[in-house]
Amino acid sequence: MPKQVDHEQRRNQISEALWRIAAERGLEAVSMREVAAAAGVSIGLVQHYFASKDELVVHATSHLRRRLDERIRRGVAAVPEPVTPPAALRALLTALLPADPESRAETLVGIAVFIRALNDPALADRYRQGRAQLTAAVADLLGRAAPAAGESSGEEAELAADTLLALVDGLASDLLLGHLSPERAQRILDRQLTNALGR
Amino acid sequence: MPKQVDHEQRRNQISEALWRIAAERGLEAVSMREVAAAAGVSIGLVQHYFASKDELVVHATSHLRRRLDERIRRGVAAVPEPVTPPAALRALLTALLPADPESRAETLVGIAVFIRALNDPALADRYRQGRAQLTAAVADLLGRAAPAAGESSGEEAELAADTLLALVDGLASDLLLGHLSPERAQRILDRQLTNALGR
DNA sequence: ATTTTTGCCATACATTCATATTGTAAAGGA
DNA sequence: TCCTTTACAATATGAATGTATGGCAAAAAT
Repeated sequence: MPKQVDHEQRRNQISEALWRIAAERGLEAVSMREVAAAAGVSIGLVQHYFASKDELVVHATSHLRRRLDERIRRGVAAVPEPVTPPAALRALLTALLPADPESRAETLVGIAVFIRALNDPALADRYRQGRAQLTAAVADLLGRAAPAAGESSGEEAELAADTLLALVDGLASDLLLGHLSPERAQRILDRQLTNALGR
Repeated sequence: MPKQVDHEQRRNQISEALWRIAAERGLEAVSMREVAAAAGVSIGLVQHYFASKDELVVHATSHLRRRLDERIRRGVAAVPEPVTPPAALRALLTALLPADPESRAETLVGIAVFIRALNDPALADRYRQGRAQLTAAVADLLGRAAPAAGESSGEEAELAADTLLALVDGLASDLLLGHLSPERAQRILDRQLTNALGR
């Protein structure tokens, strides 16, 4: 056989070309041809690695999610010692806000995919799963930050986690739209955080 | 001339057909043909009332925004006497959450349009404008609910308004996705509200 | 050395798209 | 009565779409 190629790497490369198009001109502008052109390959190659456009979109979303996980991990890892739960929590949530052009593009594509998920039960399932995962992580950090006061503090932490994540979602939209500046969004988040951490 | 037709009504009727498609299968599935079929009219008729697809989409979004305003007005009007600022505020924000299938569809289309706005400066402008309008309304209600404490309480109210609206945005997404139940979303909103109203 | 398999390309195909064009019947004004 | 205007329909046009097909060169397997 020729060249001996890393399939997953090729797929990632094509998926990232899809993002570029989706970020610049929306998911609607995504076509096999456009993706191939953006990736600098032939349309036949794209077909070779993805049997259908649907398969391509599915892979691109999975890849997107992996990238988000990385971003979060990097953000948390960048917290200076000692890594207290509140600091880690702040880093996690901040990583969800689109700051640089790259994360902005990723968030943008994420929302576009979210819409598609709303009309695609399988995609929606994966989305909910990832969301629940995030909620659990945030709730865990909250629990460790503000040690169990009251009776059902787990219940409490989950509620606070859903609140924070919903807020971050909304902030992300406002950032993309340009309604809020990054500084203002961060300020809102920080304020809510100190609030959630029981003063 | 024939029939003597109310143009605006016809346009609304066509726009609503567009919503149905966008809500069921995404904005990508929206085509002149599909819209015409969904509205039960000929494609020529659609062309008669909208010179281009773009014009149709623009009108559909304006119409959508009008409907949202109505929903808010109805929600606030339904508040039992006496209409205190906190009660009005709660009604306003609650009206932004997708509850019934109709508002769910409208919210869904709203998000789809939001995405398009991110790649369409003119649309984005209109979006930001509407958003600022909402912020102002919320900030005003906040100001009247918790009378001017501290120095720059206007600044304060704006920050709280942006917080609340971002939260509601995120809650709406979670509702559409099915991550949160309507009751839970309302509970989160109420909690944040009592919090914002100075305790 | 021959045969398979693999990576990739070029092109073809049928469909769908937004839009342009042309036609027609109904209803007003003259 | 005639003539213009309006509401709407039918069909045409050319571009863009997803996918199928056939081929070809390179490398592994035999």
